[in-house]
Amino acid sequence: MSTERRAPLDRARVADTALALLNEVGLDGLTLRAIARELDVKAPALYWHFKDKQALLDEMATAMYRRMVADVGPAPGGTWQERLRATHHGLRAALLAHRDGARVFSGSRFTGTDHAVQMEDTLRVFTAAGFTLAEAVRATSTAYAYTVGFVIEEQGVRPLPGERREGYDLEERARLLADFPLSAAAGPEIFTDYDRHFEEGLELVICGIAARYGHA
Amino acid sequence: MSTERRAPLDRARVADTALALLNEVGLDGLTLRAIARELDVKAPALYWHFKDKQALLDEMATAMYRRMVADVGPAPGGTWQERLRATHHGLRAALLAHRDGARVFSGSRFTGTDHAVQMEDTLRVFTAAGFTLAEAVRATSTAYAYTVGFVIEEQGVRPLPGERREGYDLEERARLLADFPLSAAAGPEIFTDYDRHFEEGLELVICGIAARYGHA
DNA sequence: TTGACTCCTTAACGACGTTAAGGGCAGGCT
DNA sequence: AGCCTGCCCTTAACGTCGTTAAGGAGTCAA
Repeated sequence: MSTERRAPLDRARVADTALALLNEVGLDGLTLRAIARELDVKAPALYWHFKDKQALLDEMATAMYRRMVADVGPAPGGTWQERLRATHHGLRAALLAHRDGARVFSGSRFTGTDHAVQMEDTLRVFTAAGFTLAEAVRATSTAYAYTVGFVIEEQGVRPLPGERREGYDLEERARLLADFPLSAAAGPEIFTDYDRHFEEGLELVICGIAARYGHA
Repeated sequence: MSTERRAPLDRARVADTALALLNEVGLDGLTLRAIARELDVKAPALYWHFKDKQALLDEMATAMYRRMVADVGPAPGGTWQERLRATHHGLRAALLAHRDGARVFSGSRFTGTDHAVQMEDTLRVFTAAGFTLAEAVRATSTAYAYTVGFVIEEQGVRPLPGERREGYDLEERARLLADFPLSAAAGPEIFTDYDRHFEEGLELVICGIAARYGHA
Protein backbone atom coordinates (compact mmCIF):
# COMPACT_ATOMS: atom_id res chain seq x y z
CA MET A 1 0.00 0.00 0.00
CA SER A 2 1.26 3.43 -0.87
CA THR A 3 1.70 5.67 2.09
CA GLU A 4 2.92 8.53 -0.09
CA ARG A 5 1.02 11.65 0.63
CA ARG A 6 0.07 14.01 -2.10
CA ALA A 7 2.08 17.20 -2.06
CA PRO A 8 0.04 20.06 -0.60
CA LEU A 9 -1.82 22.23 -3.06
CA ASP A 10 -0.82 25.75 -3.85
CA ARG A 11 -2.61 28.54 -5.69
CA ALA A 12 -0.58 28.17 -8.86
CA ARG A 13 -1.21 24.45 -9.21
CA VAL A 14 -4.92 24.89 -8.59
CA ALA A 15 -5.10 27.63 -11.22
CA ASP A 16 -3.18 25.58 -13.77
CA THR A 17 -5.37 22.55 -13.23
CA ALA A 18 -8.48 24.68 -13.50
CA LEU A 19 -7.25 26.18 -16.77
CA ALA A 20 -6.62 22.72 -18.18
CA LEU A 21 -10.07 21.58 -17.12
CA LEU A 22 -11.61 24.72 -18.59
CA ASN A 23 -10.76 23.52 -22.08
CA GLU A 24 -12.71 20.32 -21.57
CA VAL A 25 -15.82 21.56 -19.82
CA GLY A 26 -16.10 25.29 -20.53
CA LEU A 27 -16.77 28.03 -18.03
CA ASP A 28 -20.26 26.78 -17.16
CA GLY A 29 -18.93 23.32 -16.40
CA LEU A 30 -16.01 24.60 -14.37
CA THR A 31 -17.34 23.78 -10.91
CA LEU A 32 -15.30 23.70 -7.74
CA ARG A 33 -16.18 20.04 -7.31
CA ALA A 34 -14.83 19.20 -10.75
CA ILE A 35 -11.62 21.14 -10.15
CA ALA A 36 -11.19 19.47 -6.78
CA ARG A 37 -11.74 16.02 -8.29
CA GLU A 38 -9.01 16.74 -10.82
CA LEU A 39 -6.67 17.61 -7.93
CA ASP A 40 -7.66 14.52 -5.96
CA VAL A 41 -9.16 16.59 -3.24
CA LYS A 42 -12.64 17.56 -2.01
CA ALA A 43 -14.22 20.85 -2.96
CA PRO A 44 -14.00 22.64 0.39
CA ALA A 45 -10.22 22.14 0.37
CA LEU A 46 -10.05 24.88 -2.25
CA TYR A 47 -11.29 27.35 0.32
CA TRP A 48 -8.05 26.99 2.20
CA HIS A 49 -6.24 28.53 -0.78
CA PHE A 50 -8.88 30.90 -2.16
CA LYS A 51 -11.45 32.95 -0.36
CA ASP A 52 -14.07 32.17 -3.01
CA LYS A 53 -14.48 31.04 -6.60
CA GLN A 54 -13.85 34.51 -7.99
CA ALA A 55 -10.44 34.57 -6.31
CA LEU A 56 -9.59 31.37 -8.15
CA LEU A 57 -10.80 32.86 -11.42
CA ASP A 58 -8.60 35.89 -10.72
CA GLU A 59 -5.63 33.62 -10.26
CA MET A 60 -6.46 31.87 -13.52
CA ALA A 61 -6.56 35.19 -15.36
CA THR A 62 -3.23 36.13 -13.82
CA ALA A 63 -1.75 32.82 -14.93
CA MET A 64 -3.00 33.45 -18.46
CA TYR A 65 -1.38 36.86 -18.44
CA ARG A 66 1.89 35.49 -17.09
CA ARG A 67 1.99 32.92 -19.85
CA MET A 68 1.39 35.63 -22.42
CA VAL A 69 4.20 37.75 -21.05
CA ALA A 70 6.54 34.78 -21.14
CA ASP A 71 5.68 34.16 -24.79
CA VAL A 72 6.06 37.78 -25.86
CA GLY A 73 9.18 38.54 -23.88
CA PRO A 74 10.48 41.91 -22.69
CA ALA A 75 10.40 45.03 -24.83
CA PRO A 76 13.09 44.71 -27.48
CA GLY A 77 14.52 47.66 -29.30
CA GLY A 78 11.66 47.79 -31.76
CA THR A 79 9.19 50.51 -32.62
CA TRP A 80 5.99 51.13 -30.73
CA GLN A 81 4.10 49.57 -33.64
CA GLU A 82 6.06 46.34 -33.36
CA ARG A 83 5.57 46.35 -29.62
CA LEU A 84 1.83 46.79 -29.95
CA ARG A 85 1.58 44.07 -32.57
CA ALA A 86 3.62 41.64 -30.50
CA THR A 87 1.77 42.16 -27.24
CA HIS A 88 -1.68 41.98 -28.75
CA HIS A 89 -0.98 38.97 -30.89
CA GLY A 90 0.32 37.39 -27.72
CA LEU A 91 -2.70 38.49 -25.75
CA ARG A 92 -5.11 37.07 -28.30
CA ALA A 93 -3.17 33.81 -28.38
CA ALA A 94 -3.31 33.58 -24.60
CA LEU A 95 -7.06 34.16 -24.57
CA LEU A 96 -7.65 31.68 -27.38
CA ALA A 97 -5.58 29.04 -25.59
CA HIS A 98 -8.54 28.31 -23.34
CA ARG A 99 -12.21 27.82 -24.02
CA ASP A 100 -14.06 30.91 -22.78
CA GLY A 101 -10.64 32.42 -22.15
CA ALA A 102 -11.72 35.96 -22.95
CA ARG A 103 -14.74 35.76 -20.65
CA VAL A 104 -12.64 34.45 -17.78
CA PHE A 105 -10.03 37.09 -18.42
CA SER A 106 -12.33 40.07 -18.77
CA GLY A 107 -14.37 39.12 -15.72
CA SER A 108 -11.35 38.94 -13.41
CA ARG A 109 -8.65 41.12 -11.94
CA PHE A 110 -4.99 40.36 -11.62
CA THR A 111 -3.59 39.21 -8.33
CA GLY A 112 -0.32 40.86 -7.40
CA THR A 113 1.61 43.37 -9.46
CA ASP A 114 3.40 41.12 -11.94
CA HIS A 115 1.43 42.55 -14.80
CA ALA A 116 2.94 45.97 -14.14
CA VAL A 117 6.32 44.84 -15.46
CA GLN A 118 4.95 44.50 -18.95
CA MET A 119 2.83 47.60 -18.66
CA GLU A 120 5.86 49.63 -17.63
CA ASP A 121 7.87 48.24 -20.54
CA THR A 122 5.17 49.16 -23.00
CA LEU A 123 4.60 52.64 -21.64
CA ARG A 124 8.33 53.23 -21.79
CA VAL A 125 8.45 52.26 -25.44
CA PHE A 126 5.65 54.70 -26.21
CA THR A 127 6.94 57.65 -24.21
CA ALA A 128 10.41 57.09 -25.63
CA ALA A 129 8.84 57.36 -29.08
CA GLY A 130 7.54 60.81 -28.23
CA PHE A 131 4.06 60.04 -26.89
CA THR A 132 2.85 61.84 -23.81
CA LEU A 133 1.84 59.49 -21.02
CA ALA A 134 -1.81 60.29 -21.65
CA GLU A 135 -1.43 59.46 -25.34
CA ALA A 136 0.41 56.27 -24.53
CA VAL A 137 -2.35 55.14 -22.19
CA ARG A 138 -5.04 56.03 -24.73
CA ALA A 139 -3.21 54.12 -27.45
CA THR A 140 -2.62 50.97 -25.43
CA SER A 141 -6.00 50.97 -23.74
CA THR A 142 -7.77 51.30 -27.05
CA ALA A 143 -5.85 48.40 -28.51
CA TYR A 144 -6.53 46.40 -25.37
CA ALA A 145 -10.27 47.02 -25.51
CA TYR A 146 -10.27 46.07 -29.16
CA THR A 147 -8.46 42.79 -28.59
CA VAL A 148 -10.59 41.73 -25.65
CA GLY A 149 -13.78 42.66 -27.49
CA PHE A 150 -12.67 40.86 -30.61
CA VAL A 151 -11.82 37.60 -28.86
CA ILE A 152 -15.04 37.63 -26.85
CA GLU A 153 -16.97 37.82 -30.10
CA GLU A 154 -14.70 35.24 -31.67
CA GLN A 155 -15.10 32.73 -28.88
CA GLY A 156 -18.83 33.21 -28.95
CA VAL A 157 -18.76 31.72 -32.42
CA ARG A 158 -15.69 29.50 -32.16
CA PRO A 159 -15.17 28.18 -28.60
CA LEU A 160 -11.85 26.56 -29.50
CA PRO A 161 -9.83 26.85 -32.71
CA GLY A 162 -11.28 24.29 -35.07
CA GLU A 163 -14.66 23.98 -33.36
CA ARG A 164 -17.71 25.99 -34.21
CA ARG A 165 -20.70 26.66 -32.02
CA GLU A 166 -24.07 25.64 -33.39
CA GLY A 167 -26.50 28.20 -34.73
CA TYR A 168 -23.92 29.98 -36.84
CA ASP A 169 -24.57 28.43 -40.21
CA LEU A 170 -23.61 30.91 -42.88
CA GLU A 171 -26.11 29.63 -45.45
CA GLU A 172 -29.03 29.82 -43.05
CA ARG A 173 -27.92 33.30 -42.03
CA ALA A 174 -27.84 34.40 -45.67
CA ARG A 175 -31.37 33.05 -46.17
CA LEU A 176 -32.71 34.84 -43.09
CA LEU A 177 -31.14 38.11 -44.18
CA ALA A 178 -32.32 37.87 -47.77
CA ASP A 179 -34.01 41.27 -47.43
CA PHE A 180 -30.72 42.85 -46.38
CA PRO A 181 -28.30 42.17 -49.21
CA LEU A 182 -25.25 43.92 -47.79
CA SER A 183 -25.67 42.32 -44.38
CA ALA A 184 -26.21 38.93 -45.97
CA ALA A 185 -23.11 39.27 -48.10
CA ALA A 186 -21.14 40.41 -45.06
CA GLY A 187 -21.50 36.99 -43.40
CA PRO A 188 -18.28 35.42 -44.63
CA GLU A 189 -16.47 38.66 -43.93
CA ILE A 190 -17.59 38.45 -40.30
CA PHE A 191 -17.65 34.78 -39.37
CA THR A 192 -14.57 33.37 -41.07
CA ASP A 193 -10.84 33.92 -41.10
CA TYR A 194 -10.58 35.40 -37.63
CA ASP A 195 -6.78 35.47 -37.67
CA ARG A 196 -6.62 37.74 -40.68
CA HIS A 197 -9.51 39.88 -39.53
CA PHE A 198 -8.01 40.40 -36.10
CA GLU A 199 -4.78 41.50 -37.69
CA GLU A 200 -6.53 43.93 -40.00
CA GLY A 201 -8.47 45.52 -37.13
CA LEU A 202 -5.31 45.84 -35.10
CA GLU A 203 -3.66 47.60 -38.04
CA LEU A 204 -6.59 49.99 -38.18
CA VAL A 205 -6.02 50.87 -34.55
CA ILE A 206 -2.28 51.26 -35.07
CA CYS A 207 -2.85 53.46 -38.13
CA GLY A 208 -5.21 55.57 -36.10
CA ILE A 209 -2.69 56.05 -33.32
CA ALA A 210 -0.01 57.06 -35.82
CA ALA A 211 -2.33 59.39 -37.67
CA ARG A 212 -3.83 61.10 -34.65
CA TYR A 213 -0.77 61.36 -32.45
CA GLY A 214 1.70 61.81 -35.28
CA HIS A 215 4.53 59.56 -34.16
CA ALA A 216 5.10 57.62 -37.31
CA MET B 1 -62.40 40.80 -3.93
CA SER B 2 -60.69 41.51 -7.20
CA THR B 3 -61.37 38.90 -9.79
CA GLU B 4 -59.23 40.69 -12.35
CA ARG B 5 -56.80 38.34 -13.89
CA ARG B 6 -53.31 39.45 -14.72
CA ALA B 7 -52.75 39.91 -18.44
CA PRO B 8 -50.78 36.99 -19.84
CA LEU B 9 -47.03 37.41 -20.05
CA ASP B 10 -45.20 37.84 -23.31
CA ARG B 11 -41.51 37.68 -24.18
CA ALA B 12 -41.10 41.45 -24.44
CA ARG B 13 -42.62 42.16 -21.04
CA VAL B 14 -40.51 39.48 -19.40
CA ALA B 15 -37.35 40.87 -20.99
CA ASP B 16 -38.19 44.43 -19.97
CA THR B 17 -38.88 43.43 -16.40
CA ALA B 18 -35.67 41.42 -16.28
CA LEU B 19 -33.69 44.40 -17.57
CA ALA B 20 -35.19 46.63 -14.89
CA LEU B 21 -34.39 44.07 -12.22
CA LEU B 22 -30.86 43.70 -13.56
CA ASN B 23 -30.05 47.22 -12.44
CA GLU B 24 -30.95 46.39 -8.87
CA VAL B 25 -29.42 42.97 -8.41
CA GLY B 26 -26.74 42.57 -11.10
CA LEU B 27 -26.24 39.61 -13.38
CA ASP B 28 -25.37 37.21 -10.57
CA GLY B 29 -28.53 38.11 -8.70
CA LEU B 30 -30.72 37.87 -11.78
CA THR B 31 -32.39 34.55 -11.01
CA LEU B 32 -35.48 33.18 -12.70
CA ARG B 33 -37.23 33.13 -9.34
CA ALA B 34 -36.54 36.82 -8.80
CA ILE B 35 -37.71 37.73 -12.29
CA ALA B 36 -40.84 35.64 -11.82
CA ARG B 37 -41.58 37.29 -8.46
CA GLU B 38 -41.35 40.69 -10.13
CA LEU B 39 -43.91 39.53 -12.69
CA ASP B 40 -46.20 38.09 -10.02
CA VAL B 41 -45.69 34.60 -11.32
CA LYS B 42 -43.82 31.45 -10.36
CA ALA B 43 -40.46 30.61 -11.91
CA PRO B 44 -41.52 27.68 -14.10
CA ALA B 45 -44.03 29.95 -15.84
CA LEU B 46 -41.11 31.53 -17.65
CA TYR B 47 -40.46 28.25 -19.39
CA TRP B 48 -43.67 28.67 -21.30
CA HIS B 49 -42.18 31.72 -23.02
CA PHE B 50 -38.47 30.82 -23.15
CA LYS B 51 -36.85 27.49 -23.66
CA ASP B 52 -34.19 28.28 -21.05
CA LYS B 53 -32.51 31.15 -19.24
CA GLN B 54 -30.14 31.86 -22.10
CA ALA B 55 -33.09 32.45 -24.42
CA LEU B 56 -34.34 35.08 -21.99
CA LEU B 57 -30.91 36.69 -21.88
CA ASP B 58 -30.91 36.71 -25.68
CA GLU B 59 -34.22 38.52 -25.66
CA MET B 60 -32.83 41.02 -23.16
CA ALA B 61 -29.85 41.70 -25.41
CA THR B 62 -32.18 42.16 -28.35
CA ALA B 63 -34.29 44.60 -26.35
CA MET B 64 -31.16 46.58 -25.48
CA TYR B 65 -30.21 46.73 -29.12
CA ARG B 66 -33.70 47.80 -30.15
CA ARG B 67 -33.63 50.60 -27.64
CA MET B 68 -30.26 51.73 -28.95
CA VAL B 69 -31.52 51.76 -32.53
CA ALA B 70 -34.55 53.78 -31.49
CA ASP B 71 -32.28 56.34 -29.81
CA VAL B 72 -29.86 56.62 -32.71
CA GLY B 73 -32.42 56.66 -35.49
CA PRO B 74 -31.99 55.70 -39.14
CA ALA B 75 -28.96 56.66 -41.17
CA PRO B 76 -29.22 60.36 -41.95
CA GLY B 77 -27.36 62.00 -44.79
CA GLY B 78 -24.16 62.31 -42.77
CA THR B 79 -20.67 61.04 -43.38
CA TRP B 80 -19.49 57.59 -42.39
CA GLN B 81 -17.58 59.18 -39.51
CA GLU B 82 -20.73 60.77 -38.13
CA ARG B 83 -22.58 57.51 -38.56
CA LEU B 84 -19.91 55.57 -36.69
CA ARG B 85 -19.81 58.11 -33.90
CA ALA B 86 -23.58 58.14 -33.53
CA THR B 87 -24.05 54.36 -33.50
CA HIS B 88 -21.23 53.66 -31.08
CA HIS B 89 -22.12 56.41 -28.67
CA GLY B 90 -25.61 54.97 -28.78
CA LEU B 91 -24.30 51.45 -28.29
CA ARG B 92 -22.22 52.44 -25.30
CA ALA B 93 -25.15 54.30 -23.79
CA ALA B 94 -27.37 51.25 -24.25
CA LEU B 95 -24.81 48.99 -22.56
CA LEU B 96 -24.27 51.43 -19.71
CA ALA B 97 -27.99 51.74 -19.14
CA HIS B 98 -27.94 48.43 -17.30
CA ARG B 99 -25.63 47.02 -14.67
CA ASP B 100 -23.52 44.31 -16.32
CA GLY B 101 -25.07 45.42 -19.61
CA ALA B 102 -21.97 44.67 -21.65
CA ARG B 103 -21.60 41.17 -20.19
CA VAL B 104 -25.24 40.36 -20.89
CA PHE B 105 -24.95 41.78 -24.37
CA SER B 106 -21.70 40.10 -25.36
CA GLY B 107 -22.80 36.73 -24.03
CA SER B 108 -26.00 36.64 -26.04
CA ARG B 109 -27.23 36.51 -29.60
CA PHE B 110 -30.03 38.50 -31.13
CA THR B 111 -33.41 36.92 -31.64
CA GLY B 112 -34.95 37.67 -35.01
CA THR B 113 -33.49 39.85 -37.72
CA ASP B 114 -34.40 43.31 -36.48
CA HIS B 115 -30.77 44.17 -35.95
CA ALA B 116 -30.11 43.77 -39.68
CA VAL B 117 -32.01 46.96 -40.47
CA GLN B 118 -29.39 49.04 -38.73
CA MET B 119 -26.54 46.93 -40.05
CA GLU B 120 -27.78 47.39 -43.59
CA ASP B 121 -28.10 51.13 -43.10
CA THR B 122 -24.56 51.39 -41.82
CA LEU B 123 -23.04 49.23 -44.52
CA ARG B 124 -24.86 51.32 -47.10
CA VAL B 125 -23.36 54.51 -45.71
CA PHE B 126 -19.89 53.02 -45.90
CA THR B 127 -20.14 51.52 -49.37
CA ALA B 128 -21.70 54.73 -50.65
CA ALA B 129 -18.63 56.53 -49.30
CA GLY B 130 -16.41 54.37 -51.46
CA PHE B 131 -15.54 51.50 -49.12
CA THR B 132 -15.58 47.97 -50.45
CA LEU B 133 -17.91 45.69 -48.51
CA ALA B 134 -14.91 43.97 -46.94
CA GLU B 135 -13.48 47.30 -45.81
CA ALA B 136 -16.83 48.40 -44.47
CA VAL B 137 -17.18 45.21 -42.42
CA ARG B 138 -13.62 45.52 -41.10
CA ALA B 139 -14.21 49.12 -40.12
CA THR B 140 -17.50 48.56 -38.34
CA SER B 141 -16.47 45.28 -36.71
CA THR B 142 -13.32 46.86 -35.34
CA ALA B 143 -15.26 49.74 -33.86
CA TYR B 144 -17.79 47.28 -32.46
CA ALA B 145 -15.14 45.14 -30.79
CA TYR B 146 -13.57 48.26 -29.34
CA THR B 147 -16.83 49.54 -27.88
CA VAL B 148 -17.83 46.23 -26.35
CA GLY B 149 -14.36 45.69 -24.93
CA PHE B 150 -14.26 49.22 -23.54
CA VAL B 151 -17.59 48.99 -21.77
CA ILE B 152 -16.81 45.57 -20.32
CA GLU B 153 -13.70 47.03 -18.75
CA GLU B 154 -15.59 50.12 -17.69
CA GLN B 155 -18.37 48.21 -16.01
CA GLY B 156 -15.84 46.06 -14.24
CA VAL B 157 -14.75 49.21 -12.42
CA ARG B 158 -17.96 51.19 -12.46
CA PRO B 159 -21.07 48.94 -12.39
CA LEU B 160 -23.43 51.87 -12.84
CA PRO B 161 -22.64 55.49 -13.65
CA GLY B 162 -21.85 57.13 -10.33
CA GLU B 163 -21.04 53.94 -8.46
CA ARG B 164 -17.58 52.47 -8.13
CA ARG B 165 -16.68 48.89 -7.36
CA GLU B 166 -14.48 48.31 -4.35
CA GLY B 167 -10.81 47.46 -4.77
CA TYR B 168 -10.13 50.21 -7.27
CA ASP B 169 -8.72 52.86 -5.04
CA LEU B 170 -6.32 54.99 -7.04
CA GLU B 171 -4.10 55.90 -4.11
CA GLU B 172 -3.63 52.32 -3.03
CA ARG B 173 -2.92 51.37 -6.63
CA ALA B 174 -0.24 54.06 -6.85
CA ARG B 175 1.37 52.76 -3.67
CA LEU B 176 1.41 49.18 -4.89
CA LEU B 177 2.95 50.22 -8.20
CA ALA B 178 5.58 52.47 -6.65
CA ASP B 179 8.30 50.50 -8.45
CA PHE B 180 6.65 51.18 -11.80
CA PRO B 181 6.45 54.95 -12.12
CA LEU B 182 4.81 55.16 -15.53
CA SER B 183 2.21 52.54 -14.65
CA ALA B 184 1.51 54.23 -11.36
CA ALA B 185 1.11 57.62 -13.00
CA ALA B 186 -1.18 56.07 -15.61
CA GLY B 187 -3.85 55.29 -13.00
CA PRO B 188 -5.95 58.42 -13.34
CA GLU B 189 -5.60 58.17 -17.10
CA ILE B 190 -7.13 54.68 -16.98
CA PHE B 191 -9.69 54.71 -14.21
CA THR B 192 -11.35 58.12 -14.51
CA ASP B 193 -13.25 60.11 -17.10
CA TYR B 194 -14.56 57.18 -19.06
CA ASP B 195 -16.74 59.33 -21.28
CA ARG B 196 -13.85 61.32 -22.63
CA HIS B 197 -11.57 58.31 -22.90
CA PHE B 198 -14.13 56.30 -24.81
CA GLU B 199 -14.54 59.15 -27.23
CA GLU B 200 -10.81 59.48 -27.73
CA GLY B 201 -10.39 55.76 -28.43
CA LEU B 202 -13.25 55.86 -30.89
CA GLU B 203 -11.56 58.75 -32.68
CA LEU B 204 -8.38 56.69 -32.88
CA VAL B 205 -10.32 53.92 -34.59
CA ILE B 206 -12.02 56.37 -36.94
CA CYS B 207 -8.69 57.99 -37.78
CA GLY B 208 -7.25 54.57 -38.50
CA ILE B 209 -10.08 53.70 -40.86
CA ALA B 210 -9.68 56.96 -42.72
CA ALA B 211 -5.91 56.64 -42.90
CA ARG B 212 -5.79 53.00 -43.97
CA TYR B 213 -8.73 52.93 -46.35
CA GLY B 214 -8.32 56.47 -47.59
CA HIS B 215 -11.91 57.66 -47.64
CA ALA B 216 -11.57 60.94 -45.82
C1' DT C 1 3.69 15.30 26.08
C1' DT C 2 1.59 19.10 24.77
C1' DG C 3 0.13 22.77 21.87
C1' DA C 4 -0.14 25.30 17.78
C1' DC C 5 -0.38 25.45 12.96
C1' DT C 6 -1.30 23.56 8.31
C1' DC C 7 -4.14 21.35 5.13
C1' DC C 8 -7.72 18.66 4.31
C1' DT C 9 -12.51 15.86 5.15
C1' DT C 10 -17.39 15.05 6.20
C1' DA C 11 -21.78 16.89 6.53
C1' DA C 12 -24.89 20.07 5.66
C1' DC C 13 -27.42 24.52 4.11
C1' DG C 14 -29.90 27.39 1.05
C1' DA C 15 -30.37 28.70 -3.65
C1' DC C 16 -30.21 27.77 -8.40
C1' DG C 17 -31.91 26.04 -13.27
C1' DT C 18 -34.90 22.87 -14.86
C1' DT C 19 -38.56 19.11 -15.53
C1' DA C 20 -42.89 16.52 -14.68
C1' DA C 21 -47.53 16.55 -13.91
C1' DG C 22 -51.61 18.63 -13.73
C1' DG C 23 -55.30 22.46 -13.02
C1' DG C 24 -58.24 26.45 -14.39
C1' DC C 25 -60.04 28.99 -17.93
C1' DA C 26 -61.16 30.44 -22.72
C1' DG C 27 -63.31 29.47 -27.18
C1' DG C 28 -65.36 26.58 -30.69
C1' DC C 29 -67.87 22.35 -31.89
C1' DT C 30 -71.79 18.95 -31.39
C1' DA D 1 -75.75 22.37 -22.25
C1' DG D 2 -71.83 19.54 -22.50
C1' DC D 3 -67.26 18.57 -24.19
C1' DC D 4 -62.80 19.13 -26.12
C1' DT D 5 -58.62 21.52 -27.19
C1' DG D 6 -55.07 24.58 -26.37
C1' DC D 7 -53.12 28.25 -23.61
C1' DC D 8 -50.90 29.79 -19.48
C1' DC D 9 -49.80 28.92 -15.23
C1' DT D 10 -48.98 26.20 -10.42
C1' DT D 11 -47.13 22.78 -7.20
C1' DA D 12 -43.71 19.64 -6.26
C1' DA D 13 -39.57 17.87 -6.87
C1' DC D 14 -34.67 16.66 -8.67
C1' DG D 15 -29.87 17.20 -8.97
C1' DT D 16 -26.17 20.46 -8.67
C1' DC D 17 -24.03 24.49 -7.25
C1' DG D 18 -21.10 27.75 -4.01
C1' DT D 19 -20.23 28.00 0.56
C1' DT D 20 -19.83 27.29 5.77
C1' DA D 21 -19.21 24.75 10.14
C1' DA D 22 -16.84 21.51 12.65
C1' DG D 23 -13.37 18.63 13.27
C1' DG D 24 -9.35 15.32 12.27
C1' DA D 25 -4.67 13.89 10.83
C1' DG D 26 -0.14 15.19 10.31
C1' DT D 27 4.14 18.14 11.38
C1' DC D 28 7.07 20.70 14.13
C1' DA D 29 8.67 23.30 18.20
C1' DA D 30 8.80 23.87 23.16
